[in-house]
Amino acid sequence: MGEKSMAKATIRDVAQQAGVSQSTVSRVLNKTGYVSDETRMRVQRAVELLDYSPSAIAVGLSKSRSRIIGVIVPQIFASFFSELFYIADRIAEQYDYRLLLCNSDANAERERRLIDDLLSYQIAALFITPVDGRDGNNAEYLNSIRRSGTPVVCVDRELPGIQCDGVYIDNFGACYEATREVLAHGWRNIAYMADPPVYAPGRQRLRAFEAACREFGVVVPEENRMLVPIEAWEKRESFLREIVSRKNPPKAIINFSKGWDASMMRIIASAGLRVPEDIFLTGLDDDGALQAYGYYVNYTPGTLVIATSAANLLMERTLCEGKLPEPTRETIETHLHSVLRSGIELPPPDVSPAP
Amino acid sequence: MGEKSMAKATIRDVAQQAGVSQSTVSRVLNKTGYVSDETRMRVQRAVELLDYSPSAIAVGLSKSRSRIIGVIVPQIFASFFSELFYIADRIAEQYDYRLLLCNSDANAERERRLIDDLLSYQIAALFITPVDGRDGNNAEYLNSIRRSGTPVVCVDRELPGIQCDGVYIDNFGACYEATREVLAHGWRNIAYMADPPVYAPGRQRLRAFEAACREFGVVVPEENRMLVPIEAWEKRESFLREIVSRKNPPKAIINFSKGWDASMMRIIASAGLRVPEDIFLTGLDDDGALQAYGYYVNYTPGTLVIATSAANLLMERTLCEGKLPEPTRETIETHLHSVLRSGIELPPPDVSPAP
DNA sequence: CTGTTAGCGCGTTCAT
DNA sequence: ATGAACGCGCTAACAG
Repeated sequence: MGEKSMAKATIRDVAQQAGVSQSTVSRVLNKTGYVSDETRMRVQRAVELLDYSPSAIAVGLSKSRSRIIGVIVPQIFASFFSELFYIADRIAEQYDYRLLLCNSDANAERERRLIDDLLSYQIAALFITPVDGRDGNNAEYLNSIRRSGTPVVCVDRELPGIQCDGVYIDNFGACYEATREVLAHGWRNIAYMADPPVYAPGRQRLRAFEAACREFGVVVPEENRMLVPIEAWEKRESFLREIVSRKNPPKAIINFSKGWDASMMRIIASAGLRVPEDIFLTGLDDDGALQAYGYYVNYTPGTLVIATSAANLLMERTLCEGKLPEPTRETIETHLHSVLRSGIELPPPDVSPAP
Repeated sequence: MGEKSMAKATIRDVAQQAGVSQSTVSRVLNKTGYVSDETRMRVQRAVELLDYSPSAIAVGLSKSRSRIIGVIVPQIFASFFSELFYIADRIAEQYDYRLLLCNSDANAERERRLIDDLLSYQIAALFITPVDGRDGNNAEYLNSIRRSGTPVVCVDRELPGIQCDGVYIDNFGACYEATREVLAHGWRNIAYMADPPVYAPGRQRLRAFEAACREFGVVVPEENRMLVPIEAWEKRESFLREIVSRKNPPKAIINFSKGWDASMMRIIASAGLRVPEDIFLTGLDDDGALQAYGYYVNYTPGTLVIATSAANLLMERTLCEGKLPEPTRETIETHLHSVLRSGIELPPPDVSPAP
């Protein structure tokens, strides 16, 4: 390509080169309005000659809408979110949209600032796994954004009072099934780890856990429970260290704190215990490496399904051009997905001390 | 806040509200030029009253530079890249920059398109783990971008002929040390998996592997080697399935294909073999879950170090305002980092069949 | 079918 | 110290 070290060509240069007006160039580029075949040719040749490509930022300003979709997740390095992002990117790309990614660090106030910032980019839509912590949430703010015409699609975490499109998983079903599985095997000396029941997901999970326990007539004592939010990893760690160092450690751990399984494995291993021979684990994470070790996963059908569903909804709304339909709410079914290393033997049932 | 459902306030609204001109408002907002204390106050109050925040996109157009940094990685879901991104984001954020993330899928042509697209956003800088595959690379293009004034910082993969800032790891050192570790233990029936030696990293790794082998007088036969690029996961899988199903499978696998370890674990496990009791693994990945299973890692000091270093360099260049210094090249030292599950016994040495 | 004109929201001279 | 005017690059409404 005969590129000189000149500055980037603008639409004006193209117009000049082709001997037409800017609007004509704009017309052929955007395929809007009628243009004679001959002029079209001339313009196209000028475009190639000058290696012209429009300034996304100028287009954005002019149309008061960019082709950027804002994405906010708690932390991108959690595998669920990075996979979610990847899939969303692949889909958005087909429509020529780009994703501007931010980490909220599970902090509502921070999230709020990020939203504001994204808005200043005239984003075409907002794709978010909203924070719902002790410092509140931005449900109302998100609602107002949607009302003002910017599509908002929530994933994985349903805020109370939210009135935006959303794709969620069946927390109750997943946790209920997982707990039953453990109890049905006969284990009684078990531990439970999860988010606190102050917000929707934690509440649903705890309800599910207790429902299953009740069904089996089992009571898990306080010292075998740890209900802390995601951020409190230190508490989780020390709790886990404590229980695995007991003379009679739990035979099974039910863990509904997402993104924490890998660390658990490490801690358990460093205590000289094996999974699942010494301690059986069950949870919501969907990690390939964990699966290799007889780990029960019931987040199936997994990230791919929820991500695809959410991303498609996102694009649907993004392409809506103003008239947003009523908010949709989809819940992805979950199914117990057990993976067991072949040849491994599950530890025998036990009897828990009466509470 | 007394928000009405009015459209977003512009700088003009603020000016009107404060009874001054737009330029004055601009001055107080950007702290540029003199403004009397009194006018400043009035403007600030108007800003708060109207809940004004500048349009990032308009600022970008007007200054011909946005506060967006383009980021291109092969695939964000590989843990190395998602951690890298997270850290870069945390640092960039301190300077009020946002990251626009793209996945190149290890495809050079695709990467080229992504670069073009990012450029159309007038990005302040480009942060990239460039592709270097059989379909070529964009070294020259990246160089030209840097020359034209946009900072380019490469991470983890050094392109031949690249003349941009870069932060890389010591591939030779890491692989040499890992191979020696295995051979020193006495294993001889071993397998080797890595990228093909057609590009720099693959070449360095193979050289390191062979240097160590030579040192121990060991020759690894063809049927125990699989040198294919990252994308060729099918070949890798079938190769692995084949070797683990042999009557006499390798005692150790040296794997220098990044991001593939977790899958390996799964395949090996599904063949009824255990790690490391039956097969010992060593590689470059830094995965917490893997570490729990007696897995040797020598990518230490790990993602955090390389990411921090790279991100700081990135911001330094981003804030350069035009005059870019000569390209810098930094290589992060690597150290063998072995993690072994306590109480586990390594498989005994063996003697490989003479080639 | 095509050119002219007027913004989009803001930074930046250049006067005053 | 402040305002008027122009331009960033492009789209859209209005004429012809």
